Amino acid sequence: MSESSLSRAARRPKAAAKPRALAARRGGDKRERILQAAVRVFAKSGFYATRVSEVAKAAGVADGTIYLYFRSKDELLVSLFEDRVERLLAYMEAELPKLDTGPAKLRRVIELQLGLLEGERDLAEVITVTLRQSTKLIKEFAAPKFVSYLDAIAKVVADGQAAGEFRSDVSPHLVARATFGALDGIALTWALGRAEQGALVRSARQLADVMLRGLTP
Amino acid sequence: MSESSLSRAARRPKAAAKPRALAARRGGDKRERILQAAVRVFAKSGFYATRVSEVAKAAGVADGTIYLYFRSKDELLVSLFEDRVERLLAYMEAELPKLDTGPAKLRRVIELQLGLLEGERDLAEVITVTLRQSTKLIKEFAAPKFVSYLDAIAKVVADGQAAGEFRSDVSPHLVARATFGALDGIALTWALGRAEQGALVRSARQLADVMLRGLTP
Amino acid sequence: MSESSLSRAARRPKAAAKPRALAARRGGDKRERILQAAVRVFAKSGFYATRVSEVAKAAGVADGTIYLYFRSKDELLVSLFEDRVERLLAYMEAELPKLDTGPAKLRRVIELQLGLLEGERDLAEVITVTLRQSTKLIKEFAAPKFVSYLDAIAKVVADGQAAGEFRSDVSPHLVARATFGALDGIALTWALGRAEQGALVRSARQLADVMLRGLTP
Amino acid sequence: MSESSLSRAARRPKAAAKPRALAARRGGDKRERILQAAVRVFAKSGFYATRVSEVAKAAGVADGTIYLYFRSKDELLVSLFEDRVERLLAYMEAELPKLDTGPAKLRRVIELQLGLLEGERDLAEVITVTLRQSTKLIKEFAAPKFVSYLDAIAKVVADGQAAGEFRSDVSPHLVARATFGALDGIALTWALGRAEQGALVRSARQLADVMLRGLTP
DNA sequence: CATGAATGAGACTTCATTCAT
DNA sequence: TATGAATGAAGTCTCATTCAT
Repeated sequence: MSESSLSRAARRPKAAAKPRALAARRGGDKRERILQAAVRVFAKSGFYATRVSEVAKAAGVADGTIYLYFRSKDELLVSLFEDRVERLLAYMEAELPKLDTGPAKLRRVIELQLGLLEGERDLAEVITVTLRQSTKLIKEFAAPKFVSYLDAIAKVVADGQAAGEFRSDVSPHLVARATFGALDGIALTWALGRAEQGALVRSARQLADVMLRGLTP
Repeated sequence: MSESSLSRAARRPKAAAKPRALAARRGGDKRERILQAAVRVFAKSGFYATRVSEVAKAAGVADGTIYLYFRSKDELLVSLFEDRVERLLAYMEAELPKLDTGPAKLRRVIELQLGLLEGERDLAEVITVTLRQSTKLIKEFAAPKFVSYLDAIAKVVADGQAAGEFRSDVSPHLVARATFGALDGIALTWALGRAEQGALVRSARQLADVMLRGLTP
Repeated sequence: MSESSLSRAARRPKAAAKPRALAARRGGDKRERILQAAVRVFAKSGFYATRVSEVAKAAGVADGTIYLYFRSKDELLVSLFEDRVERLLAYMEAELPKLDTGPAKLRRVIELQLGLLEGERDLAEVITVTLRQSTKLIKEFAAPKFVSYLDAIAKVVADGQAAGEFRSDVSPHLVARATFGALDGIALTWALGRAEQGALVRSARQLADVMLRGLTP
Repeated sequence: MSESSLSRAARRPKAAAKPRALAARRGGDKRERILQAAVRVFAKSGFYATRVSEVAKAAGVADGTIYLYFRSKDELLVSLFEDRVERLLAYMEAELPKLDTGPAKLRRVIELQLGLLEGERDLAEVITVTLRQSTKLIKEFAAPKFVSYLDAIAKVVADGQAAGEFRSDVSPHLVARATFGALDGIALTWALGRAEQGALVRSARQLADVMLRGLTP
């Protein structure tokens, strides 16, 4: 997966996003810098414990500047989530068809969510980190996008079942939810403990081995 | 697992729980009432969006009374988590030895975690959603208890491997984390969406089917 | 002046002091125990930083018991102040007439105020430091008693002036205030620093020397 | 004493004083406005009875603005004390050497502390008002500065003794403490009662007369 | 467009006081 | 009388948001 393929994903300035023209003109605009800074600090301290001023500092802008691009702190979180999930979805739509078998696709999904794909660790992190930060946000805004993501995984399973590659006596959506959860659980404990180099890679392979054998017809 | 069997689990007054004597004397003590109220309101609005006064109101006590039993709002959340995880642990320690094989035990673990939640949708939401809202809390306080729970699952796997019931090329701890995560993910989407009657039971069976086949030697 | 002579001074239960009968019957009653405990903790932490529960604990009674003897925390401080100043006044009224000259009386006043404190560092601190923490208290309640004390000193000066023993071009009340303040200032630094043995006695003599020469006609 | 001489005394932004640059740019900065407001309200109601919001209101700023310049209400008191005592010390160091005799210097000290020097009444007030407001503050923070002030007075006495202007059989430090206390006592009763115009001036003269005669060799 | 000092609503928490036992 | 668990009013402080520069 190339950097460009993800970067290509549109980031439509919603809401108060006035400086669009300039932003588009330049390569890395300020809105993106703020989003990237937000991922970092949200991941470290959580959404609620993070001050807007901390995001601003991490992004190298003034506090007030945040509000030129996002209506509120809440909207910053929602934008972050939607923006990243969109990229993930765009990536999956573009890359998964290139793989032939269901097992290969599922393996790629696992690698993707664990952030093992070079240069896109943030994308993975933001899902685990962001999704559960605000009950209200999840329920009102984020859930639909999240469901789209789960649906994309479920489709991989369903297609595999149709092709006779996966056992058919389990619900694709259940497998999707369980797979997402398993990856999330791995990332969580990994984040809580010491970040051993290569641990995630081994975990990804082992999980894939178990899941794929568990899904054999 | 019956509801009552879990309810039997003791709830020792920790921390700032001074009015213990009186509380114990009466049937339903105030600490438990506060905890139960907290589950309800945290589940509804999330930890951060919930005001201490709302918990107090829901528990039918004065605001200040909360602080006779919990040092702070943070500690209330941690206590809630620990208290409930303790019940799970106590139950597992009592019930798992009664089962003969690793697969049977793992199946029971899965049923247990989801079964407990089946009757307590609010608790599911608190554990899956709310707890992660506080990065600091989970890292500093909740994690130890949580790790104990994961360890208990990992032991089931390790014992099964030693007995030749499970494949030995995967880490017991990884399997524990993935299993917990998968269950958590299922509970998350269940909690976020409409709670279909019996859905969790079916999910548990299917997940167990997949995991156990995935773990066959 | 012996400790006992001051202790003899009556301590009439005012306000909410219901348990008077019993109190009088016994030697050291609960009201006095509370007052003595209050002196200790007020001296240590100051009036505002001291919790009523701390006074109760130091006195070995329950929180609520305080309110059987004093209407409020404020009244406890006022009672403390009045009680002790009353002792000073009672002693002065009894002892000063025994002395013949103004200078002798003034010297005794000085010895008295500092001498009392010599054995009661805590009381010194309460009077000098704590009382002024409550502007409202001193203005509304303590002041009258305090003025009585100053008046007693002023009378010594005025009588001395009438007898030609003191210069007459200074206000007796000013001298009274200045003398009290000087003693207070000495006690303040004494209370704040290390309590050197006998330091107050030496200070009393030197201050008397300066004041008396300053007042010679 | 000229306004400028005192104003020259630096007022370094300590602690949380972030908005310094802008503040300095403008003439009367906000930190000083808050300090001056604090003196007024602390003098009127005492430190503990004063609400932060009252200080803010008196200073014409929002409540939160206080915390841009002072870490806490406590620090506001400490800053106030230190700032003013520093000015007093700076003034004494600059002005006292210009006077020839010990008696003249002591007279000036008395005038200074009583706030009789035109335009600098605040400096005097803050000592009497602030010093005894918080036991903890006095003991931990204010005392050292306070001792410096007493030392400065003691030096006037000691120098006078060395020059044969004052009797040598009294401790300079005792005289310093007594003088401070006498002035404090005068200011206290003056503040408690009606503030008669010119009363302080007469008191200052009379006290100086008594003290200086008392100190003649 | 950008800044960051200022704002002020509102949260958590404390603690004097009460009252059922 | 005595107790101490419960109360709830009120204060300090935080921090998202605004707006003059």
